[in-house]
Amino acid sequence: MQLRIIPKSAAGTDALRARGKRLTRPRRLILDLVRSTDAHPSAALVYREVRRHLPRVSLATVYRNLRMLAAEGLLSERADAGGTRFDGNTDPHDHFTCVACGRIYDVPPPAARRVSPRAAVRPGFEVHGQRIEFYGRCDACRRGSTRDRRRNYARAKPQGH
Amino acid sequence: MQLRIIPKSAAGTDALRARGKRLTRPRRLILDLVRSTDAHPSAALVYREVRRHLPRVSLATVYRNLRMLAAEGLLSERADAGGTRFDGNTDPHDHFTCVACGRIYDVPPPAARRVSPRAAVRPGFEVHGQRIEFYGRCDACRRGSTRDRRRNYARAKPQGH
DNA sequence: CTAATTGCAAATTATTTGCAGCCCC
DNA sequence: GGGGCTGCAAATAATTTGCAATTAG
Repeated sequence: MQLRIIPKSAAGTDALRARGKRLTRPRRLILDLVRSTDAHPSAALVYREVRRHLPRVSLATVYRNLRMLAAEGLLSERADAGGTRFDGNTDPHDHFTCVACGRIYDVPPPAARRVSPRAAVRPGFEVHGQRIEFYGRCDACRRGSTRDRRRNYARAKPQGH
Repeated sequence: MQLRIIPKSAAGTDALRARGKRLTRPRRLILDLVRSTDAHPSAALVYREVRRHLPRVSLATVYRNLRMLAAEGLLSERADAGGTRFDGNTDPHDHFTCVACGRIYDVPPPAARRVSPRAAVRPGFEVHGQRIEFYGRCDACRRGSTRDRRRNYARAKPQGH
């Protein structure tokens, strides 16, 4: 697995061009923003950030680009209570969702996993990949040292047991 | 109207009463329906089924009850592209999502997992539970022997890599 | 009885789409 | 220069809420 110190928008840019996609200002900015954070932002949050640099960009453009960039494999999407969140880290990795504040943290996958993807989930099933979802309380919430920041990312209910 | 005799509804019923919750007809039916299937139905699907027995029930009631039953731990919720789905199986288990048809299958957890919940996800983090999400093609789709049934449950995009 | 629950309709929130004009390659 | 992109506004889709009437215990 490679480290995530990617010169922001460089990588992927070519992949887009090859596909006949243009590299517009809003598009580049959206890609850079999502890639530069580990906060798994919602479309609305990306929108707010984008507008700090390009105030005329519309929410529709943000949605269109996020959707397209995910389809091209430059980002990934995560369905979450309260809306879709986007992840600039496309390497296989797991997540930890804090049931108190709703934040989602990345968790590097154990070295072992790649070697043993539980092969026969069910007979005849073809497993392309897997991901572990952990849930619990993050360090900050455990100490009660932080306020609920769910507002930033929409309420993130726990995803079940 | 006809009351099916459903053994499963017994459990949990008391838990509700203890909490001062009433056991209304719509409520009992909703609980039974979700518990009697492994299709991880959406609120809309539950609604359609409920109305086959109680035609006057409103969608709002279905939502209110699903939400409440999940909060009481009698069901669990799963955020999914296109909307929340509900799962009557509250035992720890994993899921397999077919990227072709969107169906979600239950996968029993390996015996080993309970013993080694990857403890230190991050320092200071308190892990309450975990769940593996597999994705790939199910047997039916692999053989091309079935049609896309996503209509039944809303489009279920893969959840990222 | 009487508080919890419901049906209905209207309100919110998340996301998508149609279209005329703009701007990358 | 021309087709992909964009902004805007209006359209959908998913979910929630206010409230008077209903009903379980």
